[in-house]
Amino acid sequence: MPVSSSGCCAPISDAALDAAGAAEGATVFKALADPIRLRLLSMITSAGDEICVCDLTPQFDVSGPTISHHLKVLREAGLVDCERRGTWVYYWPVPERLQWISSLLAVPEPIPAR
Amino acid sequence: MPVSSSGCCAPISDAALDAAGAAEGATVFKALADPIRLRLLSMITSAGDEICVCDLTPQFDVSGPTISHHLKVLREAGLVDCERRGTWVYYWPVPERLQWISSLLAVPEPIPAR
DNA sequence: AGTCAAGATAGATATATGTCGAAACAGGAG
DNA sequence: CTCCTGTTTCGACATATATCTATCTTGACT
Repeated sequence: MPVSSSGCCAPISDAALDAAGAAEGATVFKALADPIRLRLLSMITSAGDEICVCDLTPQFDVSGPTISHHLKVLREAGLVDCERRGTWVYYWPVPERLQWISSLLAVPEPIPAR
Repeated sequence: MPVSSSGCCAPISDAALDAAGAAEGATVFKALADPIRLRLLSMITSAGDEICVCDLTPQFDVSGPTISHHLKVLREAGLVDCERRGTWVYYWPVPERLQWISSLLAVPEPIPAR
């Protein structure tokens, strides 16, 4: 039964994310927290290896600059990378980054169900 | 070489997330897009099975209502659930939801590295 | 009842974010 | 060199979000 003033039951596990890790994780999740960016990322990851911006933009109802802005957010989060080849710019995913952010969502032990 | 006006190379894969799925995914990622909420979730998932709010609040430099607000966001995103027992309120994770959101981050095919 | 403590809710405010149009930049074609 | 197209950057604005203080609700205990 909980009695102390500073805590009523089990202490915080050391397995919990520290403040620094949480800050970095939050910035990456922030990049994913928009429907357009999520679809952009999905299109980029489901393309064979890379995809042209000119194939992404027409899929949305927003202006070109807005798509460019969202791609920049994904790029700055380290989730995708890009390269200009001639007139067009191509984007591809960064799998290691995707795996890392995905790992933050793992539940340590299989919880029995409740 | 890209030539058409509507697309310059490969078409969008059918594997890409549709607008509806992206909208729901984005709301969940939005819940994760804050350092405090990420730490809260981490503490909740790394506790054995559940954890008391009174053990969460003192870990942060923000006020009680702010923690309460963040917990509500996590709850409404379906990531955690809670129950009041006497004076205290206990939170636990919803593993199925965590797995679902994690699955949105999976890269369809192993990309050869670039 | 009356009191106290744990959490949640409400209302206010400052900051962050998504969106646009206009303008700048980069490269290819005439 | 000059024009045209694809993409990014810039500035502005409307909306959303994080945080606070104050208040309310719930339950325990005297």
